[in-house]
Amino acid sequence: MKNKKAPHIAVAIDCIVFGFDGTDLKLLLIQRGFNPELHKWSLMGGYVNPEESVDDASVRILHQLTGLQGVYLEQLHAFGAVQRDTTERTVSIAYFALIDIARYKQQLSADYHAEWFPIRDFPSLIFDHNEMVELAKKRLQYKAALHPVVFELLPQKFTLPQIQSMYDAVYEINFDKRNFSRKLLSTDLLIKLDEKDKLGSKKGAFYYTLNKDKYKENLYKIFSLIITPDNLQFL
Amino acid sequence: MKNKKAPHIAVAIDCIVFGFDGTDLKLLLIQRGFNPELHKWSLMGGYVNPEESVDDASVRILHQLTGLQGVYLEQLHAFGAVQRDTTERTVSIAYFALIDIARYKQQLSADYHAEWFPIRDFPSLIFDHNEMVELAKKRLQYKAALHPVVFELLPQKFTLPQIQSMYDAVYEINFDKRNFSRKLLSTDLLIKLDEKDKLGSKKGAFYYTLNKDKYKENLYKIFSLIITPDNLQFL
DNA sequence: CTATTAATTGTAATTTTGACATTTAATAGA
DNA sequence: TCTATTAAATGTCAAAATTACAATTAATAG
Repeated sequence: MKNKKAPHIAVAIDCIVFGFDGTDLKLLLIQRGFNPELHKWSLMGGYVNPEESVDDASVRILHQLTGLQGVYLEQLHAFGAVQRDTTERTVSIAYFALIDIARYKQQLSADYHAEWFPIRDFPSLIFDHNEMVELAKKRLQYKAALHPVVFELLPQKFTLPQIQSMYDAVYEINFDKRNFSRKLLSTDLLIKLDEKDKLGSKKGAFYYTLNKDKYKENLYKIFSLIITPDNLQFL
Repeated sequence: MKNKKAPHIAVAIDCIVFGFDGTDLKLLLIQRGFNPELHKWSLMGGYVNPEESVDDASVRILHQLTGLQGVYLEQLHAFGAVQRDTTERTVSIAYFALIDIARYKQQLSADYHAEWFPIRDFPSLIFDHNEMVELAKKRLQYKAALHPVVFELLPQKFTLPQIQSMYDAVYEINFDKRNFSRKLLSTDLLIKLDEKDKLGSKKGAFYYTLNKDKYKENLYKIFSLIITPDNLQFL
């Protein structure tokens, strides 16, 4: 009952930062500079202060530990096992961020000891952070199946091969490029530009941008873009 | 940084309990027996103890305040605004439960002052509980679009009209019964029984049960059962 | 000018959807 | 016993979407 005296518990934030570099999906990690677990890899974490909201704390902590600002950030899940933190009983509220790696290369200065790791090959993490990353991956797959949220991983201008690489990376499969592009273009969410990206190939691939006007009204068209029996894990 | 001294905050649980009675979707609420907000309606809530996990706390609190045990319970979201609780700064982790009202009528004894309200017409709630219910409704719609989780709302034996009433209630629309049943049956998730429910009509409607064997392997077939542009709100 | 590489575009059979009406099973009352 | 009533169950067809495939095009490098 809430009229009894409230026990107080440490409340922390942990941030899972996903990044895409045009080819691979990556995970941002930092090496701990203090005990316990000194020098081990971990997510960006910190405590929630009494005078700030949990959402504000996530923004502050991500910024303090990486320099990142203005990125897409969404609450994932509260992790509340009693022994999850060896220091003291701590409830951690995990957030995940989605960023275009190239765009935030400046912000992510060398002052911070944050490093990108391939999502398919990163070091073992402290506490229950591995579990957090696993859940975040699933949530991303889940959410992307119904929502064009993964465009947060792309630059403003992107090519069809890049989008497909992104979806391939998120779902860890290879979509048929003919069917994929047909379906994606049928959403009317993309605007084709005259410009081409000539870095990836001799022929070059046309740039596209998100059609902000149609973004909201056609959100639903992204539905079922991805869902197939074999590639979607469940929460 | 986590090596600083951790501030401690009250951590609470709030439970949104959805129930289905064969016709309508309902919400379980209790009337507060203490100040502040005495006699006002609220979700089932309580504090997380230092020696119990957050998940365990949600189970305990739901049981203590309603008598309900063994029901489907899933974490929804952590609510962390500074002023959300007028008593003191409290982070609340909301959970939602899905139950078949008839099945738990016994457990939900009169000892507890919990009452069912229609989801479309329930009293204004304390603190940010209205917001919690809104989010839970959306999450249920979202999740049900990809996952047969709403079967938790039905009894073991149910009729096609009952399932459709449930989906109609969850999405607040009326599906075409011919297309709905065709699609649902195509999933192979249901087993038709010989028995009929004669309460609802003269003709009676055949009972079905969930095919537990196919449940996991055919989970994906429930996909896109529901999704249409006009009935899905976004998180 | 030609070979190479990757982007772009195409097609046909199959399946699924969406919109719509009729038939069937059981009971209650004449 | 027959008939009216009520709600469940089932059927159809055109349109759209999906799937599984391969051929063409644009640009560069040698």
